[in-house]
Amino acid sequence: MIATAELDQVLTERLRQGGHRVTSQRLLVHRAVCAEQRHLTAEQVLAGVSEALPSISLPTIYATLELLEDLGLIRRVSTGAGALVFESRRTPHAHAACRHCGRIVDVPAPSIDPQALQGARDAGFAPDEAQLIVFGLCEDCRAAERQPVAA
Amino acid sequence: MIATAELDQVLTERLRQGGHRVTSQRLLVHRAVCAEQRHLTAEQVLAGVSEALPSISLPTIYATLELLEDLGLIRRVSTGAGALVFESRRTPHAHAACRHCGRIVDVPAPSIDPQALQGARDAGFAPDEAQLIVFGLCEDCRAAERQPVAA
DNA sequence: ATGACTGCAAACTCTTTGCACAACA
DNA sequence: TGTTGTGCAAAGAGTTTGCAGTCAT
Repeated sequence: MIATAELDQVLTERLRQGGHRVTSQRLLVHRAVCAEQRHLTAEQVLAGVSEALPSISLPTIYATLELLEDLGLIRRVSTGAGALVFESRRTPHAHAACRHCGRIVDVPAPSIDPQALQGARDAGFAPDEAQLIVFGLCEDCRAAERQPVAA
Repeated sequence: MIATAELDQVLTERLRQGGHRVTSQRLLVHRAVCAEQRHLTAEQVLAGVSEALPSISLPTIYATLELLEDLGLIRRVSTGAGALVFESRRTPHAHAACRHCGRIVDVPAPSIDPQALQGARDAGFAPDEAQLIVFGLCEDCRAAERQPVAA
């Protein structure tokens, strides 16, 4: 866990570097995403930040998350089902996503496959990040499938 | 490229195994996705199939794509921007996605990282597939950024 | 014959956009 | 003071749902 003051300082620096303004909305959204170990949807970020800043709006959340992503501070993950989720850019890791309930968990992963990165370069891309998602059924959903309609 | 007759036969077999009915919509959607080397959105599949079956509808396309995915015949890819895309389940490969224009290209990739798979199992998941997406700017978008507003 | 599948229309969720006010620099 | 950023409302894209008629089995 990183101290709030430190988070704010990092963000302030990056914002100024890019010619962006430092606002309480940006500080709070950044804190909210980085404080959580989980992945948060935009709605969840809104809920978290609303406690401290009740007037904040969802479009601002989205705009801020996009900015933080551009600054390289957070990462966006899409499993293809349900809403996008956002997380702080910690150590590289993969995700496991449940096909049935959509649950997402972190999974330790060594690093990005160098062959895939090179392949992207060969295709003319300038890769700046990669995401690996493992799909399957989580424990709970497998149990539920074995005993359908427990009632 | 696989012959249409062979595609139809494989699908027919799988449908019967699962107690599903064999319909022309299903055969045509399957052919459309497998015939293309590209990734297709639901709209693009609709456009392709509409030539042969003008009455087919988008909800049927979605339902059919979901069924084909459940049968393990096709795969769904989500980059988090724009529509979902679908592709036939060919040899394992990764994708490169352009952050700016959303273009997706195939990238050869050896296999799924075994450590990530094991990590998913450790988390209680029963993994059945994985997808690796490399994000970055494609060649065209990099060129466009270097010469903004060519006019 | 009968139950699954389809097509239509509409609803729904998530995300983005346009514009007037507020607030950082 | 001059923009950039925010909040509101509304629109937009993509996907899903409900239902009546159709078709595979």
